[in-house]
Amino acid sequence: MLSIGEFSKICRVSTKTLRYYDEIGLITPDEINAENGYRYYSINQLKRMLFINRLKSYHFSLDEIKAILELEENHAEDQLYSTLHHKREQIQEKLYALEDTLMQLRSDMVNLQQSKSMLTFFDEIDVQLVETESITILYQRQLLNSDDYAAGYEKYFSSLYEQIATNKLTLSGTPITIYHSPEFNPSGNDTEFAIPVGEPVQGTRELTGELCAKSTLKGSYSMLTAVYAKLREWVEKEGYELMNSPYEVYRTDPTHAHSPEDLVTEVYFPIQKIQ
Amino acid sequence: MLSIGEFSKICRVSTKTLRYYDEIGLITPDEINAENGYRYYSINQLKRMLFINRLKSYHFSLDEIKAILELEENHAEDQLYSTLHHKREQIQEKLYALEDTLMQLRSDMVNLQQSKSMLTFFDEIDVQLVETESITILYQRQLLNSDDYAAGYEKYFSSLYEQIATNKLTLSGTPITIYHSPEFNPSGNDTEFAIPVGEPVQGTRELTGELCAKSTLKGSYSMLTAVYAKLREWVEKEGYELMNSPYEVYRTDPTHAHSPEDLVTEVYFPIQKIQ
DNA sequence: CATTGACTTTGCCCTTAGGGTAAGGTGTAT
DNA sequence: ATACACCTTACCCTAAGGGCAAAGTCAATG
Repeated sequence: MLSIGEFSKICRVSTKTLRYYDEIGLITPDEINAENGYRYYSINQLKRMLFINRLKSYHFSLDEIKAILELEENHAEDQLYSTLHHKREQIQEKLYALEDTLMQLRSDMVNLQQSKSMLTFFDEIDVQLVETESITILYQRQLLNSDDYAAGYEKYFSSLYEQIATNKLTLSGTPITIYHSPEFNPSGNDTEFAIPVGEPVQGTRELTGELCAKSTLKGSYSMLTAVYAKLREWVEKEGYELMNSPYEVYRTDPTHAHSPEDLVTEVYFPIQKIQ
Repeated sequence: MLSIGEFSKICRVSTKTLRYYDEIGLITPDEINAENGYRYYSINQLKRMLFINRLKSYHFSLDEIKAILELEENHAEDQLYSTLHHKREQIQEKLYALEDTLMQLRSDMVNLQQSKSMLTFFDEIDVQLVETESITILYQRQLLNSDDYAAGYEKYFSSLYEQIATNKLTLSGTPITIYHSPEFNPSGNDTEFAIPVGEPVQGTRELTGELCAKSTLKGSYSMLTAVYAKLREWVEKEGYELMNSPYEVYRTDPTHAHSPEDLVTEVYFPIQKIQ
């Protein structure tokens, strides 16, 4: 039997952590002295602790680890496998995101070296006044939170494409999302996914043509908020007001993994002069 | 002037977050109505908010962001640049770590598919009983916390190498670290960095030859804790006890960036039969 | 046997970056 | 005037422990 200090030393885990894990039931000492409450771990618990550490290194939360340990005990190998598979994809995504971040950081540093401001890109966003044409769109409107945006896009757009295929509609444009939420809310935004079609059938509506402020974004979506801000600023400065929900038109298909620099997105703000 | 809701909508930042940022002084509304406490943001604050969001995307903490914003106001461009540079290196490291994690995860999944346990590697660690020879080591003993291990290794070993060069000592082995801390402690461990040399001069000591349990680890250091655990287990099962601080001998130079699979590390536990 | 110092226990507060909810006060459009 | 959307502060919650304090306990030494 090993005292908590010895066990801590062997596993390279602090005693504080061991007490915490005991508290949440992740790994409880094989024996607890009833008189003084001293914790004693058996040498066999080493493996469990190592396993926990390994899972931690895979960025599982302690709750997840607890669940996995139960899977292990029940010899549910395939569930374990699929859990790992899922986590692997998450890590892969994190990795891509990090690479993207790194690219942007680099480009900001280049700007800075040329003694431009880091916010140069903001001033370089171009706003145009355009008059859009009415189009017919097949749509699906949904409340969705910011976490499943990426997943949501895929899901809803593919559902729409499916409808188009089964109903033999004519595709007449690239995907659009319309943001109806009046305020950004992390727990859920009222979002409409739409695809322009040729035929006004059930499930479609008119996206009416109107006066719009329009910006075109070339590159990663991380700049989108800047584009929105720019448009707002422009609208205010030019004496217009927003009349309708803003929307985005994806000129390049975001579901097909182009490299982010190739993405082209148009942002429209339906506006009107203030009297 | 924009109400908090409008500003929130434009920046895609929740009102909650805006109030929090106001509280910690990151971005305070240009105007606060004295009667009702309503916050009003000017359109010019948009840029600051965008900048904050950008820095957040670079994984700066809010405290760091606050400092950076002050740098910006003082036009300390070069300090800003070096801050970004530092963060870039951190992200780069994170990225490498994530890649390593991914590799390990993949290898665990392969094991699992061959219906081996994920802890197979633990059982496959080989322990040998060896009698070491006494050697003379040039050493430096330090308390250092787990975060600067990597940095510490480089620093202390290069300092030792420097001593060897200036004093014209004979190099007679590969680097060694000796772990004196009786317990793993996240805030600091008593670690000795050493390099075997030919001459017993000032700053050297004898690493006495003795009976040791020894394991050789081929591959990434993330397995080290498992090796330690294995050795402990072996020592206990075979009826030995640890007599002295364990140490690691780096057969391949860790400072030169080999790919992790090429690393070879020997771990020694000085032991003695229990009477 | 007594003492010392190392070890262990519990308990409480602190961390990041906000989210959730409640209770109550405002603003504006009908 | 009323309804409803919007705003305010206040309080509690998160994950994974770290830090510190007060008090009890163990093993080795004198």
